[in-house]
Amino acid sequence: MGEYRTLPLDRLFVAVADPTRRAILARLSSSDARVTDLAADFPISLNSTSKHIKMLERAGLVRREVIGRDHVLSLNAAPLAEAAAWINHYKSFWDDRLAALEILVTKKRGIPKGRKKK
Amino acid sequence: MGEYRTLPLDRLFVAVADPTRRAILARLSSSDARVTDLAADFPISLNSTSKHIKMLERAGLVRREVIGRDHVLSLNAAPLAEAAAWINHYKSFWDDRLAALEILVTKKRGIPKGRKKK
DNA sequence: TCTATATTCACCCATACGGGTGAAGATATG
DNA sequence: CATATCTTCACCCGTATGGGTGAATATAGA
Repeated sequence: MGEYRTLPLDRLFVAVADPTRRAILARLSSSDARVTDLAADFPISLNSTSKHIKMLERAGLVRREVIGRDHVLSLNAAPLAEAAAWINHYKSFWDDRLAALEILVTKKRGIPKGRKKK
Repeated sequence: MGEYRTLPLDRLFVAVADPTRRAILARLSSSDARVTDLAADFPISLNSTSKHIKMLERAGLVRREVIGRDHVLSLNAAPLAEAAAWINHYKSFWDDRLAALEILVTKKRGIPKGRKKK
């Protein structure tokens, strides 16, 4: 059962999990663009481009401003801060210096490394 | 067509895009656990748990050590470093100080924010 | 060897993506 | 007003996910 409701972090990670969408973000980081402009830059149709943009908007990573018949898209990287915060929570587990510190602490307790007898 | 092949970053972001899998990572960050242990902690079946673990392994975030009939899982946060690096690439777009600087610049031009004439 | 437990495998089903095509709505332009 | 351009909407298809159940495999323990 889908017990969990869709969280902002879900939509964010799902959005950036696609290489095309990451490329779109990279493209928008240099300048704003219309849907047509993005479709021209990537080997996908206009419709597919529109769908990708919708997912990026759903994650809050892209903003849209309708000017006449043009939909001008701009990057909004702010939601990435939450993702960075989540990842940062695990930084001590891969950072060399902090990992060494962790080993020191766990060794003090006589526990090999997070291993825990059931 | 699936022009792009699946990149490591794809598998990583897909893996962490699910709240159950993030919860599993959080659980493993405190101590190692077996598949059964994880299944007991979350309201999903053993089989579903096994599948989630497979996706986490595919992303390199979880390591498995078979001890007898037990499969002991441990966290490997190292792949998150690549995700952090990718996100860090966009940090200047949401950082407060740099954002304030951007507002100054755009206000000087009399443009609300990120508006850019084609 | 026999039995209980742990894990995976092979399916099933519903939903969501990613891609496409074609038609319908807006909007600019002659 | 008529036409061309831009964008979205409504479908279609193939694949992948997330959940389940039941059977098969592997190991521990009596």
